[in-house]
Amino acid sequence: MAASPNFMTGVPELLVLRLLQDREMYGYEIVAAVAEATGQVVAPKEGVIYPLLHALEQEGLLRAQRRPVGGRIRVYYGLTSKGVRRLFDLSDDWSRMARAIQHVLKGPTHAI
Amino acid sequence: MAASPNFMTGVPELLVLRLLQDREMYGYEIVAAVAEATGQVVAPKEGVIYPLLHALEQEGLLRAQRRPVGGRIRVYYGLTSKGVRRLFDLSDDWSRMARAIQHVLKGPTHAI
DNA sequence: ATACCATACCTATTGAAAATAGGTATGGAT
DNA sequence: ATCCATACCTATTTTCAATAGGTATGGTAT
Repeated sequence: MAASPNFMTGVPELLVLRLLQDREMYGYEIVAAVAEATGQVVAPKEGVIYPLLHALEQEGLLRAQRRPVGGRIRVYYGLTSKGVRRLFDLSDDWSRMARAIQHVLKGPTHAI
Repeated sequence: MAASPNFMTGVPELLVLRLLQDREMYGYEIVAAVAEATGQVVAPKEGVIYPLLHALEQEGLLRAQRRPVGGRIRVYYGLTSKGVRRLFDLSDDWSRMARAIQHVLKGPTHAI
């Protein structure tokens, strides 16, 4: 039903890139890690994360590596240098945006 | 071309409601006010603002009032009490989200 | 042994919302 | 008389999160 709820656009991408900056992770792990890291405030399901990972890999921001672990296959993702640059850009965008909005919200209730 | 760029979803609505909390404004004025208030960081054009105003009015969050000013007609919008409640809800949502993301971004680069 | 749940991957469809790119009309300034 | 700023509007496109599935394996409980 709900499509892109408030303030979510671009957030999964930003968080995934940020978490992968710390260490390589596989998809199923990322789903849990995003939710954990944000205290469940942001908790995109697999239907969001997997297509995102594929898109980011296609864009050359992530590098995928299939590793058999305990008879199962996990696809580990790591940041490319291009991915690092995108992370910085997105972080900057987000910071500017957040500061601007914060400013308006806290601004005087008595107009300009 | 671009559809819903990063972090913008719900932002025009939040900012419009916030600005109208201070005083009644008309559409064309709001377009400029949003850009001004955010230092051009967020600057939705008329194609975003007008449909948004109509949707918010339809939802009962805004009350519209047509006023002839200098031979021209301006449509002034004001917050309803329902609109005020929505503003509070959205502000809360945004704050929680912003705090969570900030936390992840600033978090240790050495993983969990 | 068998049923069941967690793990681990995947995709097609839907819905919402911003951006683009227009269009109409009036008033004032050059 | 022309042109720009004001002031309203809408149809179409594009993107992306969300929903709601589906497949397969390993381990645990009955």
